[in-house]
Amino acid sequence: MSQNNSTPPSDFIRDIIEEHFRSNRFDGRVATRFPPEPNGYLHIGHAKSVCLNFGIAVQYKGTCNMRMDDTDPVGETQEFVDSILRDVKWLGFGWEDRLYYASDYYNQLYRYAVELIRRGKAYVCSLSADETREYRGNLTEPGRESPYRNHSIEENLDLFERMRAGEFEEGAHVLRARIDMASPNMTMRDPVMYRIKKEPHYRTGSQWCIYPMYDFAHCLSDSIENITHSICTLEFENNRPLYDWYLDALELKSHPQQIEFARLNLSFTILSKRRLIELVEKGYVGGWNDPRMPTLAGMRRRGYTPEAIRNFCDRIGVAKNDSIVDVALLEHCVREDLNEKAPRVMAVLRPLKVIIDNYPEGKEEEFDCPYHPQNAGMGSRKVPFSRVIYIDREDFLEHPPKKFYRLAPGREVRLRYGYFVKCVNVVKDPATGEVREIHCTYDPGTRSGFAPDGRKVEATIHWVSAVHSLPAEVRLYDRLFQTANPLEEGPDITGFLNPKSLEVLRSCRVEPSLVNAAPGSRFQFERVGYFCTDSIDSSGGNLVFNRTVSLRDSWAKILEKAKK
RNA sequence: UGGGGCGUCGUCAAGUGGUAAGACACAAGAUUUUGGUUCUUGCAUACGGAGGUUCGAAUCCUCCCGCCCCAGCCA
Repeated sequence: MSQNNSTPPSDFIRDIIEEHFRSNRFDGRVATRFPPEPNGYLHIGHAKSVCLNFGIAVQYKGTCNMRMDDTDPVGETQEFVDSILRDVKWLGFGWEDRLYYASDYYNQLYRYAVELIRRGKAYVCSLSADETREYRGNLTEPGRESPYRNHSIEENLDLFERMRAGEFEEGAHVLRARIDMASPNMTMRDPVMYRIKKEPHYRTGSQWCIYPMYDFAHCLSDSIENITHSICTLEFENNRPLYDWYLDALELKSHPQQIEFARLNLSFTILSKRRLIELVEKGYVGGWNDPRMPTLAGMRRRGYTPEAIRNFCDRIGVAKNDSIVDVALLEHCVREDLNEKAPRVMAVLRPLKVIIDNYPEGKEEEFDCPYHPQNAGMGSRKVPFSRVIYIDREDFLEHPPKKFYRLAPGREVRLRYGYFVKCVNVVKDPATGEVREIHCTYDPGTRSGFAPDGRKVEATIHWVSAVHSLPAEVRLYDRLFQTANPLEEGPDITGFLNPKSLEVLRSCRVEPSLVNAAPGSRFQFERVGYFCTDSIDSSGGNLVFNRTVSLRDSWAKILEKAKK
């Protein structure tokens, strides 16, 4: 069983929530939210957050809102919103009618800002961006107060209204919170609340030319939605005092608890949105849904199941340790899920022609092949057999090393679900010495897969009938990066891309049952790996399969050890 | 050299004073018409380090060391 639903997840966040139940801090209510900014696609790191926030809501019979944190018009688009909604649904979570946008709160937020000015807790500052930085001081020296800090409330009200009215150029003024320029916490040194951006917003158009900053908008959005637990990642820990400051300054009754956890890092993978955008924009991958991308769209196209991803998120846990999860765990989770669900099928990726000399020309047979070795309920299909078949080149070696027990001259193996065949001749290209085809004889008495005389065979290999099989393209995907921690390698990660992250095989042959394989359907190619039909490029007349993940391969391990 | 966090097996991660869960990885073996699956077994005298409190400490105290985050009018 791939799901361990017996024990509900437990972690420090759930501990805090349960403590809140005991102290009745939120009247027994649990309301979370998933607040992505629609400026990119969701990736496996977001999945961790989605599973956490929605998972908590389900577990404690609360709610989890979907909210677009769209407070910066630059880079935010409806396309990203659509992709985010699609991906969260695909992962298996729903928000009913609770889809919200920070941009829907712009009026309310503006009123809150005005209220802060009225309370003497915010002011319009006309320092330039550079000056603001200088005035802010640094990690060891306190900042200096802005010369605009003590302007009158009336003056601030007037200026802020004119900022909104579009009377000033970008950068001319900002609205700042009046907190403490000497705070050891940099985020409390009179943070910017609003900046002027004469940039159209994908939802509000040109209605606004001032936009709220994250710290101001986020806590208030949470408060407006009556969120109880505002879960975010570790880098916002420094911002928590500010989160609380805004809510306290406005004396809001709805005051959520911000809780921070460690974001997901995965070995051999990059999960920085900035880097992912770079990979897409510079063309290192085919797009956000390239099967090599750690995006949910990419993983979906690659053949990952939502169940595997959710299970992965449960297993990695939630804590505050800055950690890097081994990508092998993710791969284990898909294999575990697909092992149960994927029908077995035969495909030959690098065909080697095999002629069965003693099998009558023109004769055909059909073998009944079960779709799953441990689950008869998945049924079976007929697989045609004839005199000429293809096997994988990897399954034949003219000069086999010790532990190789597949086909070799003079050796007998079993064809999966079929006869025993024995290699009697090898035909090579006289010029190159490359093996062109091999000849075998079969034992008609072994149709059951066993020899009447009880003799054993060391290996069973997969095959496909030459005339009956279908041509197919197979895309072998591997890890995008060669190094375990690409981020550690400095600013230019593109030099660490794995040149073999994609290998396209165009002369593959697959068994005929795959002729109408539905887009996105998943299979195990026996002895090779898990594959799915490409949801974009595959069709009945042009089959294209993506490798999700290979099978565990102990033979490859033996080979590697031998190398060393 | 300010502030905020974090340090338990190769990688994640339980543990909250009573004598180190689990998973992945790895290793060995069994079963097997996938060198797959499944199963069995092994894998931290030890919890960043040093002191201290205690009958007893990964858990409490002190000091030290290491790593991460913060000086966007990004989120």
